[in-house]
Amino acid sequence: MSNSRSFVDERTIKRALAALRWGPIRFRRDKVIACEGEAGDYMFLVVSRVVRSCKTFANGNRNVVAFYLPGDLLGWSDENYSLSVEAASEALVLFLKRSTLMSLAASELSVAGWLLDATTTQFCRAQKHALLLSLTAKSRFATFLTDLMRRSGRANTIDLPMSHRDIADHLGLSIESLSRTITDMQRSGIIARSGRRTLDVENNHLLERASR
Amino acid sequence: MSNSRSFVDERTIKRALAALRWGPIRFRRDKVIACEGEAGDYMFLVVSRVVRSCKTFANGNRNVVAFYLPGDLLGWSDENYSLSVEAASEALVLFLKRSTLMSLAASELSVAGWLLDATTTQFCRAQKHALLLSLTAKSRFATFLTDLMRRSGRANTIDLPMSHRDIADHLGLSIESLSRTITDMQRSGIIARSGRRTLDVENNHLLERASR
DNA sequence: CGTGACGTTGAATGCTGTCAATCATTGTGG
DNA sequence: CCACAATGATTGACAGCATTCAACGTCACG
Repeated sequence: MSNSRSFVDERTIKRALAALRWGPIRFRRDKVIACEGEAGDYMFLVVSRVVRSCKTFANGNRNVVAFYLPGDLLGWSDENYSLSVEAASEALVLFLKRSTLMSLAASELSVAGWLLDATTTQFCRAQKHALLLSLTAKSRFATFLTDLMRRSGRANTIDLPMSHRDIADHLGLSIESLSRTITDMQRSGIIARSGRRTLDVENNHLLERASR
Repeated sequence: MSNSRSFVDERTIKRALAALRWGPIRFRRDKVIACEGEAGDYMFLVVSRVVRSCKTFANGNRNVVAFYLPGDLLGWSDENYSLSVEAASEALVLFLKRSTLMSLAASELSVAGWLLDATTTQFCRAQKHALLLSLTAKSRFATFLTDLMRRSGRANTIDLPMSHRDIADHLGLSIESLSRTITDMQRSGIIARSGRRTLDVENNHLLERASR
């Protein structure tokens, strides 16, 4: 889904990242990688599993703004000023010093292009997520599933790497509503549960119809 | 609210933009600037008033993903592949050919930095908008007001440049709910109407409290 | 085997949407 | 200049979807 701008050179980027990286560091589930309101000197490149960025409100409500899969870069300045970054499952994360990365971008065009690509992709993703939030519970979850399948490169089996709690907070639902939705889609023959955290898509066509 | 990266040079950018720009063109209210599903060869720089990007669903529902004020750049590749760009009020828009802009970014670091700034800002804005959508109607509108005041540089008087319809579709509410919310906040002494499309903030403290 | 975290299910409440009627404003044409 | 239509906004009644509260079931782990 990358925009593949002409001036993005993979090798140069990898070489550059190798120079300024710190880690990768392994985080246990629910461990905080960067706290809400922190300075934000670092950006994070997900290496394995899943990272979430979320906001917790005064009343205890939580909101998972986005999930980040391997290859995703996060921690854009004001982003992690207001959001906390946490491991949604066991996760490996690479730390990149922001200032170094930015000055590198100022001299290496390929790095600048890579950053632009990353922000653009995530901007579009955030907009789609906003669109998702005005759909029904069923449509939200169906869309979430298709998105996750596409991003993780799976075809029919989805190993949910995050908890129901996380998914519910991401889709703007209560865990009960999410649970009911899943049961409902199961009864409709759209999906089936094959493991504790594993879903099988039984009918791709129905799933697509449900996401509207 | 810009990130003011060191390599962003205003003069260079303005000079560069002057070379590749087309327009500015004036659009009447509700006129389509770029249609959903179009190729998207151009990006758009808002010069005056307001532009909206929105998605219309098969059932007739519409969703205003974002409003763009003067100085905002929009039309990031896959963004306007799925969204249409329209004038939310009388608007002046500058057209920038994407390919030219991108190759310019590949040679002019200041342009690349400017683009990165713009995407980052809008990415954060989109995330905040997603957060907004899981609040109550009152909180959504209160947040919208404070945001609009900050972005347009106003203190206590807000001249809503877009229709209630647009605002409702942006906040994920029906026009009726929006209307009720406004009346409610008026009765609470938070805001007052001074004109058909003008609101006065009577109590800033209450407004801030309402946005949670 | 008990404990705790997580998920499921049911009943009741509540916020928002829908439908419908009314009012206000703007614009149009005679 | 006024009557009229058209659009947009307001208000009320009612329905619906999701939340909340609560109880129960299930699984992992000590």
